[in-house]
Amino acid sequence: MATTSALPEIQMRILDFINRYVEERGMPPTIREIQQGAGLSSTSMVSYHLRALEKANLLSRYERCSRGVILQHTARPQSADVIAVPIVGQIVASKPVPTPDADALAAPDNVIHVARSLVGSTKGLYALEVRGDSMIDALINDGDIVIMRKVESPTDIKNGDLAAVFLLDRNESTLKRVYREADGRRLKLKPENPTMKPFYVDARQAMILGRVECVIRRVAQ
Amino acid sequence: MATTSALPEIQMRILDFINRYVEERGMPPTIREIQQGAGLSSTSMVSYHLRALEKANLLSRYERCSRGVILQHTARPQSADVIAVPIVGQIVASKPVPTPDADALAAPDNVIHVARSLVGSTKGLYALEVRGDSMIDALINDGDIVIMRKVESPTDIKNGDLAAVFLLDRNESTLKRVYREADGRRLKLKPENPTMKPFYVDARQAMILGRVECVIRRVAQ
DNA sequence: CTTGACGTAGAACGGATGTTCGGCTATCAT
DNA sequence: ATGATAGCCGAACATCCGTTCTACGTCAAG
Repeated sequence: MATTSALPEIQMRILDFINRYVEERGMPPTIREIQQGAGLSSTSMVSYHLRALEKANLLSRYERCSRGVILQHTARPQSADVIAVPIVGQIVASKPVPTPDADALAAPDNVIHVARSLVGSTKGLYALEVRGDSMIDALINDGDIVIMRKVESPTDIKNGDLAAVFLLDRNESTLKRVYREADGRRLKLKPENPTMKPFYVDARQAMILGRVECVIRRVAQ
Repeated sequence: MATTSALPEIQMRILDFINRYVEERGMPPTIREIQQGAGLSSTSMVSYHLRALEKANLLSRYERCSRGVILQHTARPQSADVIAVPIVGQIVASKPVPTPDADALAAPDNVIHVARSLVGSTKGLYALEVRGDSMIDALINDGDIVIMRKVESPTDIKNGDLAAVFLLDRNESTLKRVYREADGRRLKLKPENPTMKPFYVDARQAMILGRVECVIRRVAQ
């Protein structure tokens, strides 16, 4: 039967590694690269399993040929794509963090491209440019790009998420890790900088405006 | 000029041969196969023209890598704008920043995908994962991914570049902006955190190990 | 003519690479 | 027990391969 004999886990790994390698580098790997990448202990093991995989018709080989391992199926459903995230505004401490409205998303005159693998779903994604040094305590620099995901309801934010928070009483925006206290009346806001102490705010005085998914800093050159 | 200079006929043949070869065999040819297939008289000729083609941005090469000739338009058929950067190690303060050797690049079991628009050329790119809080003063957190570019010679680093520096006298690694003093004997190292003062080191006591191109922080979710 | 840039040849070097072989362990039917 | 089979490991080997170096030739600019 064709399908019954389960492929040994190690051979799965080999197949998977070759797949990834070809995808990423545009050419097949060498025996030794397979050895390392798939966690084999010696090249003879690779030879051994490659023979088995060839017999199982899962790949073909050019004998005595470097990088002569060709996968039988070139199919590669995983879409490693680029997402264009609109930069809808800037974060400054003194104003609420902008959230994207229809207009902003409709006319993204400025976008940042990120690999889909970095952010997963595109749903509700937008980006903000940080202005000023006010986010230093979140280890975010002037000029950094923060990739955010829209928060529809407060429950979208889980304990420990890094979120953009506007503090009504102080009239300032900040990026902090958010933890709900047990009584639900206070929020603990924890700076990213581990040398700084967390502090507490009244939950009604804090507006959570979005979750931070990713920070990207392009170093000036 | 970009478009005007006509490609020498021989380089056309090389390109054409590589195209056909990849099409038919599913992997790039070796230098010697190109030599025969495109009718070159020696391997050094192939080397020579390949260099020219690479400069013309018509193909890219993995150096010292068998069959390491990748046509630019074949390289990533679906995701031409995503680059897979191998994560070759970790930065810790107490050790020199790793630089990619052949082995590390050969086994990219761990990569980070970035949009090409973020980093420009792929040449010499590699990534490191930051371990520990030692890079806090460069506004880089535990777990951040730093995308680096290999430094072949110290002159690759220009004043103001953010670089990975290993301080021999203190036996520690750090990320700082590097400025050469006029007399060439000292380096000014400037932390990213604007609240911190720059300091000076003997140029001979500082090994520059790579330039930081980009910092990526995936916020835990 | 000289010079320098460009293209060409041939050969050699050092490292990478696929292959093979002897030996090892464990499982299992004989 | 015994042998067979499958899986595994390490080392060695002959070859392959990318690179580099020297030398030669051509041709246009100075």
